[in-house]
Amino acid sequence: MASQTEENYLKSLFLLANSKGEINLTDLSKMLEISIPTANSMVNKLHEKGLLNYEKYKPLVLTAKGKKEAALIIRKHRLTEMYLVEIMGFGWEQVHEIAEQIEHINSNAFFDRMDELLSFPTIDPHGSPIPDKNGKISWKSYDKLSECKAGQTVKLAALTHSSSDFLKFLNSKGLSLGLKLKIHSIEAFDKSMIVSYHNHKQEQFSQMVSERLLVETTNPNL
Amino acid sequence: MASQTEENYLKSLFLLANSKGEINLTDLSKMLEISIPTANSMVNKLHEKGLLNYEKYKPLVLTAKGKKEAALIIRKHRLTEMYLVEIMGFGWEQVHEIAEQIEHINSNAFFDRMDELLSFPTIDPHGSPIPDKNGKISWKSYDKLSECKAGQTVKLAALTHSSSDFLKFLNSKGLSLGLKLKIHSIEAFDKSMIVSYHNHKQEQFSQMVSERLLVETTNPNL
DNA sequence: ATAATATGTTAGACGTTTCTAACTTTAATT
DNA sequence: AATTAAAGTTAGAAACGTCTAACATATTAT
Repeated sequence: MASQTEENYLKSLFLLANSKGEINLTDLSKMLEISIPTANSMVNKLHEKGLLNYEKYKPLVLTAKGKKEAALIIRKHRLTEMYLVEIMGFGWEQVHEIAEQIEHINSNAFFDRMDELLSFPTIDPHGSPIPDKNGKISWKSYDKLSECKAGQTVKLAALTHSSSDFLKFLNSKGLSLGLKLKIHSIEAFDKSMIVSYHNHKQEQFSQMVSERLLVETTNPNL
Repeated sequence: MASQTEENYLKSLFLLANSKGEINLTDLSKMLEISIPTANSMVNKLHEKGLLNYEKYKPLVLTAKGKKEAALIIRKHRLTEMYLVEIMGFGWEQVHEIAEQIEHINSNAFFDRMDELLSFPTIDPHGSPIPDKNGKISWKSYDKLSECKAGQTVKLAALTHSSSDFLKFLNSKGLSLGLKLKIHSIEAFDKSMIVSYHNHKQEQFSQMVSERLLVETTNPNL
């Protein structure tokens, strides 16, 4: 059994590996808000436990075992977020802090029941995939809205960042997953986009925003 | 903020105080399954924090502040148990271990939402009172079934012990809270009772069982 | 290629929570 | 009342997760 602390390290290592190429101690210590020596000593511990491949001064790479453990914690986190939104009625901007704690609960029955009550969801409220019980993730490849062209109509599918502030901003713009967005024009200078959707005839999204929105482009062959 | 460990000590102290007169270190260490010196050092810590009145070799008594903190943890535990049974569909014998972990979650919103979804329950699945948000408990006085007389009809209202084994036993006998029990006879020698209820025409409860069942006696003046 | 900068490691310490062993105080028994 | 037994205390140690300070290695830039 990994301690709660170890679980947080594994989770961070997993998430970092999926958003950057190579992970180093500095990244890890920043993500966990701990000092570099503390990260270093835990990295040695995870290495001894067979959860992490590690050599001095080399990048950090989870072993298959470490990846699986990490994915199962992320599974609990994302299932919890979905449960909090879908069953308990929380907003998507409220659930991270609670899920951050509940992910460490040790009870298969508890998470299995959530899964069942949610009809076995595959994504969380922010569009991130929920690993299955074996720790496998089925990655979908979305495009960043910022990389789409004027004239396209796309569906908002996921977010690259889910800070509470960003989510509140999206709420204020009436945005939610599944919405169809039509891109009217893109300003060449700052890449800002004029977009319409649902009850919003004309909204301007800065590049800061459009980079954080992941969309599905309707298959043009259909 | 009390640590998770401190919370467990407070909870045990509170529960012991409500089932025994004076609490000593030995009781506490047994309940928490820790050594006496460990209990001793935590007791000193709680005393320094103003949560416990304590003098060497004297009984352990929670301060008002300690009592309130303890009651609020018990509130979270019992709300969780009720939530797990009523909303998630767990059996009353399954919920203790999960609630034991969830009671340490730090999120008023989370427990407030549970409370709301349960329509502000006052008892948990085992009939124990749920402290209110100020840590106040409204005690109801029930009678032990073992102290009732032959011929009485009573309503099963709560349990004095909620071990998983006892709860499974009650399940096997088709017993649940709210059931009306009719006491047919009591064997003088071993105090065993012959009782009928719902689909059960004749069940024999040993004293071991009848002592653990709390009942409401219908007011004979009505 | 050397110096400057960034990154990583080691050593030593501290607070928590736990333990066992040795000792003291209080309570119970005879 | 004296002895025995039960309960409580103190001292010292260990694991965990954290820190800062000092030092070592790699990387980057001039």
